[in-house]
This record gives sequence, C-alpha cells and structure tokens, in this order.
Amino acid sequence: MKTGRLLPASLLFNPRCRFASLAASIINKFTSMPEKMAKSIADIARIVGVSESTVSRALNDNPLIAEKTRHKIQQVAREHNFKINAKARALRTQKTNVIAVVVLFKERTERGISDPFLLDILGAIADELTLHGYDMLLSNTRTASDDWRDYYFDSKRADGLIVIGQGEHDVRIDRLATQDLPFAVWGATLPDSQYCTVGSDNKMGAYLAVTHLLNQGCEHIAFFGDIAHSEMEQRWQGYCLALQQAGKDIDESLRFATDFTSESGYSSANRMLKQQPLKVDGLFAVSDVIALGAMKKLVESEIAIPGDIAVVGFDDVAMSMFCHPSLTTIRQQTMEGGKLLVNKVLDKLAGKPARSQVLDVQLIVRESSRKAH
Amino acid sequence: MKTGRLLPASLLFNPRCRFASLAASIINKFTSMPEKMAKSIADIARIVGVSESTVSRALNDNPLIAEKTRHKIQQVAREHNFKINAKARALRTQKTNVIAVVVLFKERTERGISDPFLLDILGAIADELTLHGYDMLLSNTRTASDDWRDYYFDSKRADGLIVIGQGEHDVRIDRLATQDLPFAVWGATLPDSQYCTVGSDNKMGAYLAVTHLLNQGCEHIAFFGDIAHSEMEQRWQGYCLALQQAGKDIDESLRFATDFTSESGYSSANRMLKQQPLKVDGLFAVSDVIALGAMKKLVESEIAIPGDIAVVGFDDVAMSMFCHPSLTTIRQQTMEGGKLLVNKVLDKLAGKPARSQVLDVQLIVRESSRKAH
DNA sequence: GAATCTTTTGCAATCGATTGCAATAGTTTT
DNA sequence: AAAACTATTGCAATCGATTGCAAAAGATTC
Repeated sequence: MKTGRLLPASLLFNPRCRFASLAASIINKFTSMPEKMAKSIADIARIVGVSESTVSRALNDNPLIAEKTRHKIQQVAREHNFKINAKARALRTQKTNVIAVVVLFKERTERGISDPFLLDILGAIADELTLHGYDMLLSNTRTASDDWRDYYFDSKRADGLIVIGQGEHDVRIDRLATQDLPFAVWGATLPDSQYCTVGSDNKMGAYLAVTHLLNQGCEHIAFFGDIAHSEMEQRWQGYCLALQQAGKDIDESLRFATDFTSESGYSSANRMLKQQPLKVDGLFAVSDVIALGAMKKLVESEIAIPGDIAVVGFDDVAMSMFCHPSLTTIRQQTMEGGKLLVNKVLDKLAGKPARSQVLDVQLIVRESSRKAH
Repeated sequence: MKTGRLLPASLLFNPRCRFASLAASIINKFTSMPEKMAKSIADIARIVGVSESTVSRALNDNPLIAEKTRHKIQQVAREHNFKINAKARALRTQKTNVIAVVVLFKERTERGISDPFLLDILGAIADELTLHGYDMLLSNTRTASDDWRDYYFDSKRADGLIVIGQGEHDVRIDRLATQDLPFAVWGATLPDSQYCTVGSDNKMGAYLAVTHLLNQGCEHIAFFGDIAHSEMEQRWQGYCLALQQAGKDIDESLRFATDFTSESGYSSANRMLKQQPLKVDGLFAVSDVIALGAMKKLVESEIAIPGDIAVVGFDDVAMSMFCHPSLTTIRQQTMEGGKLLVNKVLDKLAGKPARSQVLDVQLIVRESSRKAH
C-alpha cells in the first residue's frame, strides 16, 4: 500500500511536501503516537473508500446518505478517534459556535476583582453554553481592542457576546446596540436602552432591604454604593422609595460613595463613623462584599451589630452566611440569570427577538439586622 | 466600476452566488451598515489594486513588500475597518492563538464554586494571555467530551491547555502527559508526575502556619482539609513536619476531612467541638473559605478566637482581612502563578522545555491567631 | 428489457488567509 | 545598451469542511 522507501529528510520535514501524510505516517512509526489517527475528512474518505462529501454528510447525520454507509463511516471515524476541525468548519459555515463573555468593571476597581458574585454568574453561563454546544471565550476588559465589535465579530472569533455589568453607562455597549449585533448584558434595564438586558429587580431589592431595616426600628439608614453605576442607581431609588413611603426625608449625607470592594466598604464606614454625633442606626450596602468590609470597621469600633447598627447587603454570596454576625442580604438569581443571558443571545442569533428580563429578588434575613425586641 | 443593474432576488440571496460581494454592497445601500466595510483580503486587494498575497504580506509587516505599498495597504485596511478572519488564518497556519483553561474540582464541591482564589488566578491568566495575543477559552469540568485531548486539540480549538487544580489525582491529566501536548497545571508538583506544574510551596506554607500556631502556645492543633487532594496532602505533610520538629506526636483524630466550602468548614468545626473533652486550641485550615466557615461555628459556640482557639487559613483571599477577627493566613502568589502558567504553556508551544516551578508563600499574621501574652 | 423515478454518491467550488516559487520591475555594473 | 543583479509583486496550491448540482446506482413500472 505504501512504499517503505526512505525519503530525504528535507522532504520529510517540509510542511508543504506533497507526501506530508505519508511522511507523517512514517514518523509515527518512530514515535509512540497511536497508529490509528485520522486528521481530516479526506483521511476517513480514503479509508472507507468514499468521497469527502459523503463522509461530511454521514458525520452530520444527513439522511441523504444511506444508513449502512453512514454507520460504517461513523464507526471508522470513531475507531480512528477522528474529530472535526472546528476552525475549518467555522470558516465554511460562517459560524464559530463561540460566545464571548466580557466582564466590565469600573477602572478604579477593575484590578483584582474577586467578587464571588461574578464567579457564580460566570459558572452559570459556562454551564448553559456547554449545554447548547457553545464554547465560551472569556476576556477581561483590557483585551486587545477597545472595540469589541472589531475584536469578536469582525474577526470572526465569536458569534455572540455577553457583557457582565454596564460600568458607568459604557458607550461601547450603546455602540454595539446601534449595530444590531447579537449580544446581551447583565445589568440594569434602562428605559431608554436599545439592547437586551437581564438583571435583578434592583429597585425592589433595595426597597425590601430598607423596608426591613425600617421595620426593625431603624431611623437613620446609610446607603453604601456608587450610584454612577446604573444598577446601583436603581438600588438608590429603591432606598428612597422605602423611606418616602415611611414618610421620611432623604438625607443625602447618608449616602456614601463606595466601590465594590471590602476595602472601600471599610473606609466608607470609617467616614460614616466620623460624623458627629453618629445618628446612623441602619446600613444598606449595594453588595455583600462592601457590607462585610463595613461590618469589619463597625466591629473594630465596638459598635454592636445589629444592636447599634443593623446591616443589610446585596447578592447573597456564600460568605455572607458564614461571617459573624451572618449577613442579612438580598438574594439575586444568579444561576437563572446566567442561563437567561445565554438563551437571549442564542435567540438573537437565531433571528428571534429577545426581550429584556428582570429577575425577582428575595430578602434573606440573618443576624446582622435582627434587632432584639 | 460596478454596474447598477438590478439582480433578481434569488441571485441576491443565494449565498453561493458568484456576485455575492456585489450583492452585498447593494444590500448595504438599503441598510444602515457603514459603506466602508471590507470583509476579506480579497476586498482590500481589489480596492488597492494589488494581489491578495501582497495584502496578506503587507498586513503582516513582511519586509518583502515595499514600504510604500505596505503603508498604502495598511491605511486602506484601517479606513475600511478591516479585521483578519481569525478562523481562516487559524486554518491555514494551524495555530489558533487560543489557550483553553479548565477548572478542575472534585465532583462533590464542583457545583457553585465560589472560592475567590479561583477568580484571582483566572484573572491573572486572562491578563497574561491577552498580553501575548492569545484568547482564553474557558470551560467548566462538565464540558462536552471528557477527553480534553479530543475536544481541544484534535478538534483544533486551542493550541494549549491550562488545568487549574488536580482533583484527586485525575487520570485525565496523566493521559495528556503521555501524549506530549502543550499544557500546564496549577497544583502540587508530584515527584513522579511527568507534566509541568506551577504551584505554591504547600508544605512550607503549612509548616509556617503550624509553627506560628505552636509559637503562639497552641498545644493541640486541628487540621481541616481533604488530603485526597495532592495539594492538601502536601499541606498535611507540612503540618506533620512542624509538629514533629516541635517534638509532638501526630494525632490523626485532629484531622478533619473538609471540602473547599464554608459549609464544610462549619460542619467540620461542629464535629470537632463535639469531641469531649475539647482539647483543640489551634486550627489550621487548608483554605480561607474553610477557615471562615469554621470561625463562624466557633463564634456561635462562644469560643474565643484566638483566645480559646487560634485559627490560620490558606490563600489570603480578600475577605480574610475583612472578617472579624481578621484571619491569619498563608498568602499564595496567585498573580505570579497565573503568569507563569501562561508562560510555561507558551514555552512548550514554542518547543522550549518548561520546568515545573514552586512559588514561595508568605505568612500573614492577623488577629485570629495572635494570642495575648 | 427499456423507460422512468428514486435513492445514493461524487465533483468541484467555496469560505479567507498564507506562502513557495516564479515572474516582473527596477537598479547597477560593465 | 546589454548583462547581471536585486527588490517587489503575483500565481496558484493549500489548510479542512460544506453543499449545490450532476451523475451513477438501484428500484419500479410498463
């Protein structure tokens, strides 16, 4: 079948050599590579004795191919451990089967993101993509081009895009929206935004949290968070709504701009405690991580939680149950959210319209807010 | 230049139509797509009036092409917002410029991984890959095939692979190793392993932690962790070494099998506290997350930290500084680790040998272990 | 057995970029 | 001005899979 004649090395190793596959098979004899390996449809075609088109169709379960032939081909492919070359297929079909995921954060806090919330949602997205046979291309904000359209779509790296977080109303998202590209965003649904979002009912969440604090008897409730973030702005509205409904005025001096880190929560608490006289007896933080940082400062300052100040966070990260005192918080449906994001993007890819969706939140009462009566 | 004649719709929308690009340009007139868009090298070639090969070389800064021509071509490409089709290039060059990252965890604890440590290292890897012009394909353990070789290499999805965690000595890693594929693993360097690992000096870390506890006057130190994990096994060795060096016997009943979750840390602490009489006065947990769960239980049981029991963790996650009491821990060089993992894989890809590397760790003393004197 | 209709298979073009080799243009030498 | 180089550019094959159309094989009918 194949000549055993030796070929000059130059020929053997010249990648453009016409006998490359022959050469490869010779090399194989000298290495431990398994003998049975087919790297292209052409190889399978040769082995089975049919054309490449037949193999391609058979592997795709195309009913055009007789069942007998199909089984034969599939079996040979299996025996030879053959796997379709994803790149070649992508080139031909113009579909990559990849969804890119971009995690968007404010520059200040970008470095060393370690909010567990993020990992939860990324995990959910990964699972759901796998389920649909898609791969996930992950990138941090600093990826190459600042223009995602260039990077992912124009260069055919991905079929769709999922953006986590809107930052401070990032213009790049709006730019994408004007171009009718398949993408979805985790974050706040803004009345004027033209793109598909999935996110929690932030206003309701904050409303629940603050109302709960009021019910516990809090009179002066601080707000820790940066309302330049759309999601946090909605939480601020929920905060205001709850207060107004209780007939209270909004005291802007109780709002402390805070990044998404414990450090920031800690220092905001520090600033807060410097107010003389300290009138705050309740604290709502826009994330658990912030709340935990703040609690640290409170405990250090020998302020009782919830006795002196009751605390409520947002996210329900795993840790919030295990800190002391355990943290009352608003639970977001992260798993559901990740799943929905994927489905929205795939819907768009399929040409179906995808509507924004707001997820319900839930108040989880724990020790940090339960005042004794 | 182009005829303005109308073409029948069937022709217009037949993707195999020879006039596809013309058709596309007509369609463009009826949509809001920017006029200036070139989707292939051929388009640019036509516009500039040179051959495709010249364009390809010019865009790759090949010195064969005269500088004048090169600049001209590059400028046109820029004007038309042209981006190389990554898939086509990958097909031709047989290089994908993608590195796959697999996060490997034990099945029991796989769901809802939210260990911040992971996100840290993933972030570092993402940064470093970006720096080198690579994309990162992320997947959870449940990805399609169980055989990564098939999935990533044979199907040409990625050039290299990074595995985070070794699980309980996963056979899949060994299988990869026998096949001389470019990959690197975060985890323990085992004396008999044939593959390249990057990881912390686990034994030294545990040794430092336990020695520190001994210095604080602890007599009976518990160990929280699952030594079926290679990394944790090394930490157990460090634990034993420190005790032996202090002339103490190893008491196996002080080792509590614990998963990587706060829940598990909490319940292990619960088991520990049931021992009668309670003799433990020091606790070393193989991860901060576990330590935090355990501390929760201790605090609930009104056991003073560090007064009654001093606690040391491992990882130095962001939260450990902000819990109360703040957690003494062993800091791992996660950033450096991620960077090294990437470099090892790229070295292997370049045919260079890549040696395993062990990273130094550092004891960070905080409140949870600082006994009053 | 010839004619007609199905069922299967194969041919060849295509997706977009790269590259060895050959051809052309441009420069220098004699 | 012819010869001998060198600097640029183009031709055409290639990577591996897909698919419209045509051809071949098989089944059915008359």
